[in-house]
Amino acid sequence: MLRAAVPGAGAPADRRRGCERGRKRRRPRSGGSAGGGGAAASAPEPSAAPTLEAVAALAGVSRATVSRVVNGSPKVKPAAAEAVHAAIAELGYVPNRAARSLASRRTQAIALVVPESVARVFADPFFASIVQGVALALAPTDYTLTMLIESEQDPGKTRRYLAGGNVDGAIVVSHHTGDHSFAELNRSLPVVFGGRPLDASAESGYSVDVDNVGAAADAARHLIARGRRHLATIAGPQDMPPGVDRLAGFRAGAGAASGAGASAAAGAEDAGASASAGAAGMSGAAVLVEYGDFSPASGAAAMRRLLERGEPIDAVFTANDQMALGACTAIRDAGLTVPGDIAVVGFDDDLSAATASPPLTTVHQPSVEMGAEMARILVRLIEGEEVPRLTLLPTRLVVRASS
Amino acid sequence: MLRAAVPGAGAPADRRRGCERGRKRRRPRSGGSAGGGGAAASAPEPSAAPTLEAVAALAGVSRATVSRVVNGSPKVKPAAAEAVHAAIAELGYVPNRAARSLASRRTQAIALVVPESVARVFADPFFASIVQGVALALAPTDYTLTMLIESEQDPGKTRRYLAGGNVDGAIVVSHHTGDHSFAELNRSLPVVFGGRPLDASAESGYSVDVDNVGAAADAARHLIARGRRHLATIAGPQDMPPGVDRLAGFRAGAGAASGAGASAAAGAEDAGASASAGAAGMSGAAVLVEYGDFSPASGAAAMRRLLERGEPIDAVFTANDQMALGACTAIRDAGLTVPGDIAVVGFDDDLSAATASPPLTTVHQPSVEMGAEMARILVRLIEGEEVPRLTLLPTRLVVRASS
DNA sequence: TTGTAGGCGTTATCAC
DNA sequence: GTGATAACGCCTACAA
Repeated sequence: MLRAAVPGAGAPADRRRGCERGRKRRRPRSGGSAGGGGAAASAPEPSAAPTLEAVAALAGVSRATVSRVVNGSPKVKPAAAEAVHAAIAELGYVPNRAARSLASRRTQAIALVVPESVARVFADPFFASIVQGVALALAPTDYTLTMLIESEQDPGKTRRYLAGGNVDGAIVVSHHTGDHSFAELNRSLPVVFGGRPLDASAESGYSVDVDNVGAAADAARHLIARGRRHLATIAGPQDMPPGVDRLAGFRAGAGAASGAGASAAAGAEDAGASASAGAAGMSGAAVLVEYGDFSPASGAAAMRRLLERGEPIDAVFTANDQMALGACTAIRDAGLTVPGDIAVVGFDDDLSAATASPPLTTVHQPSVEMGAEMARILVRLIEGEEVPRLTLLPTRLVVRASS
Repeated sequence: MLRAAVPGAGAPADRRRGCERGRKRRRPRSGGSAGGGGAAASAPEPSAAPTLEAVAALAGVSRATVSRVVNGSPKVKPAAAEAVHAAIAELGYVPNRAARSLASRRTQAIALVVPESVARVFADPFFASIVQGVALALAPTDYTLTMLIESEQDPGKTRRYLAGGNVDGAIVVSHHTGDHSFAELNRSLPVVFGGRPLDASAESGYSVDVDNVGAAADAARHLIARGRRHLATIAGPQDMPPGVDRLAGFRAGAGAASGAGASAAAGAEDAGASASAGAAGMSGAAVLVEYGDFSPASGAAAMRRLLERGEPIDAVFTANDQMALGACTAIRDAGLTVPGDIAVVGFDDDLSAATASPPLTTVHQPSVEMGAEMARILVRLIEGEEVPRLTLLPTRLVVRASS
């Protein structure tokens, strides 16, 4: 008479034969301490979480039915469902994820992969926002978020983990770069990348990005609308999509706006010819270009190079805010003012943009939204829906005092 | 003769009887599409990850042995281990986490819990660093990091998840507050909190924090060493441990330093009497106190109130950097200079501190290290080790131009 | 040291 | 609709 309410309700009394899989409970797992008494133990045996079977017993139905109710199957008589729900509530039952995964071959887990190099960069706000967005979007779903830092020691570890069927899909954030070394994964697992892949080879997976080109063009138009005529830009590395796109967009915006609009500032420099760092200006009205590596120091250096060219400059667009900050410093060091002599527009709208002095006009990236969108897309992908290969999110020019 | 290399090597030919658990493969899971041919299918059946059994077959040993090797059991003959490793490598075997958890009753997963309110605050750099630290510390271990955002809609969800045995332990980060609403969890799961609990009730769990008191005292001593004699402070909310501790520490530091050192700036105001926002200074040499809520705006407002008191002030310590920024603004608005007229020292060393103008002298918190330490402590807790209830990490005063 | 076998908690396939 | 029951892939006491 021990074990009240354990066997399935109306279960046929004896089903032994061969396997005899009835509850037999092994459980003397926590080995150690011989002898019967027990002053030695430490943990008070957390009264083991109730299982689906316990719920079934209490509700007077079979495990199968409980499972159906838990998974929202439509084919369950209301009365039964009712009883099951009651039992679940009474017992505080919560399904065991491991068992569920094992049986269903789906983990309900999504991995967020980030290269260690990015993780080390102290608190990259852009990355933090992405994580936030992903987490927030996943919160209301049944998916769980597993953060994976790709170790540099053992690069294969992450790959193995992902390929090992431990998650249903993955989101890969490679800083602002086009590092899609995980592209291969795409064959064994749904993967969504943050940022446009550098090699636009069609089948390189799914990605979410902002419209860098359009945004940079907006920046150019804004400067021109503000009366600036001598545009310059501090571009990012040309082996990263954002670096390439923002430069191209800025040039396009400068060309189009000036053409359709006022007078000066003609078309952009020839793109091909200026693909190296030291590119000299070709015509007076061209957009002057220098390159940086997204760091404040590189921004300052690039600005100094621009000023040394001796050509007139009354506005500079930088590929990110950090370089804009450096540029501002260089401008002031040269005895000029922002935005009096030179207007400055950055990109990212990171934390320092608003509090910089002067507060920076910049292109705001919806980073949280990007994370959320990546999550949504991945979920749809996992559930077999059709989704676009590339999703572009809109940016917004935030006008502050620097322009 | 089909199925080469599937049955265990020297396995007794026929073990059927009763259960007959030999590989029978169910697997016609992906229902649908009748008919034999197949132009309808989409996914190419990812060639299912190899199982432990496959490894066993290839290595010519039993599953048990493979398991032992995988789990690093010492009792395995080198030769066997060798064979197993080779097989693992050849097959690219990676253990199935779900199955492992189910069988071993350990998930090898750690949850990082963060209240939605914190997650919404846009990219809190402090929080981001914590996550980073946790992730980096966990990377080399076999633990997986599961990010849990506590939904405000359904607060029970997270709790249920945690109590449901889906993780081996949890790390709770409640911003800088003393919100330990998860304290109860402590009974069913190892939990480590970030930040000192407000109620110092002994048994409230494990936590990692910085020495706010000592750090604030350092700040006071620094100011005094710099020749400042009229100290003021903008404290944080007194219902948050950091708010309380930084105020107490600053007072202590000011008192001790001035006592042992030079002349002016006597002991601190009476702590009890000044626990409300408008606390008026009591004696000329006391530390002037105003309160803010950690936002820049509140810092500016508090600074204005301090200035309006009409008492001499040549230095102000704020409970965080954001308020320091606000204070600087207020100081300049009053026609005074930083640090010329008033030196300013913040707390946190957040991203904006270094780039502020003037760059802010502030107390650096090892936030990444805090995250890492929390992770390490939790792992030790999970593995049954003895660990201190409270771990205090050292801070460091970063002297920049504002003081 | 190694193999055997039963069970971990769910899901899913079939009959009823 | 509902209930048996065989996996899911791995771990581990126990036997050898």
